Amino acid sequence: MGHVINNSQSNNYSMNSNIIKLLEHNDVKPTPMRMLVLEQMITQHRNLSLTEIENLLYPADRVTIYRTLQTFVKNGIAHSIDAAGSGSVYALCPGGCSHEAHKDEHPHFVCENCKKISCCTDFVFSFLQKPNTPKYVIYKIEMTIKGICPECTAKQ
Amino acid sequence: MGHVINNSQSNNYSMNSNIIKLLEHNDVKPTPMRMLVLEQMITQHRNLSLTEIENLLYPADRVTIYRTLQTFVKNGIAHSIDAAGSGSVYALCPGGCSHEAHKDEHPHFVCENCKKISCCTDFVFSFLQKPNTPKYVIYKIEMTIKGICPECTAKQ
DNA sequence: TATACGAATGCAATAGAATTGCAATCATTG
DNA sequence: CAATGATTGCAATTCTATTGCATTCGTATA
Repeated sequence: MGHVINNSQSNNYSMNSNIIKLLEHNDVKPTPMRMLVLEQMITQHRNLSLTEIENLLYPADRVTIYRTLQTFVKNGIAHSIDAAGSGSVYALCPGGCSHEAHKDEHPHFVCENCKKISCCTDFVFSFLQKPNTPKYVIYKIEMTIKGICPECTAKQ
Repeated sequence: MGHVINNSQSNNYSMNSNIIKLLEHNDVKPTPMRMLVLEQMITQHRNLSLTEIENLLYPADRVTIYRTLQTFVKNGIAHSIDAAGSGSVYALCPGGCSHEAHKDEHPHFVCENCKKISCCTDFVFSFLQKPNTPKYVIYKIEMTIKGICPECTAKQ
């Protein structure tokens, strides 16, 4: 998918340039709203919920952000993570995310204290046995670990 | 209230007797409402959502069922399954479920067609590596597989 | 037996996320 | 410039989860 994002020292020019490239690569027209949402997802370095993005972009309209995220998911720019009982967050698709079935099959850790949802690729799961009956059609797999994150543990 | 539904082959006497035992064994007073909810969970042979139980027990009060289920969870009779983005269902705890931390760490399959949530113990997961940093405090793990179940696949 | 108290229940209401409908605006093309 | 489709903003709805409160029920006790 070839998006190269420089979210540290980059100036606005190259940042916007990268954002536009990423959108156009995925057949999404780079409108101001979409660029703003994508910029937040890139610069915040973490999974964001609709409400978090809404707050970051206040007073932008919530429903517009909602539909923008739907567009991102549909076009393979982001995927949504349904953290069991803890709402949804959105994450940028990694480069290798295939356009049709972009998945994110590592567990996610939901901190019940700070509510943040982080990817924990270091918690390695594996299928001993992928479902072998052809009758189950699998769209998506969600793995959610709930507890207290290291940051919150440290503060207590 | 007081409609007692017997949809299994057992007679009411032994069924009720077992239900009362199960409740009392877990320090829950066997009230009519609690017996009805528990009876449904036993006889339906599947995970039930609050709404499903509400419909089965119509016109019983939804909030009462809600609080009954909370009591069951608190007292180790049932556990709740948060199926990522697909609502919650309740399942009876197996015998070995420890009272304090009754868990249900096998994947659950959510059919996006019929919406039913079933346990799939035959889809074997394993931790290659349980999180080895002591800083993560883990309360609960949810694994949700979304797709189309064999029944719905067969109908299409 | 009458009373008192806590548990359980039923109803009303709220909170919050997800979702839809629709009208106004914007961008592009003929 | 007009027409068309995409995008946006606002209002409103739906659905689940949750709380508050008054009433009822069950039981222990005066």
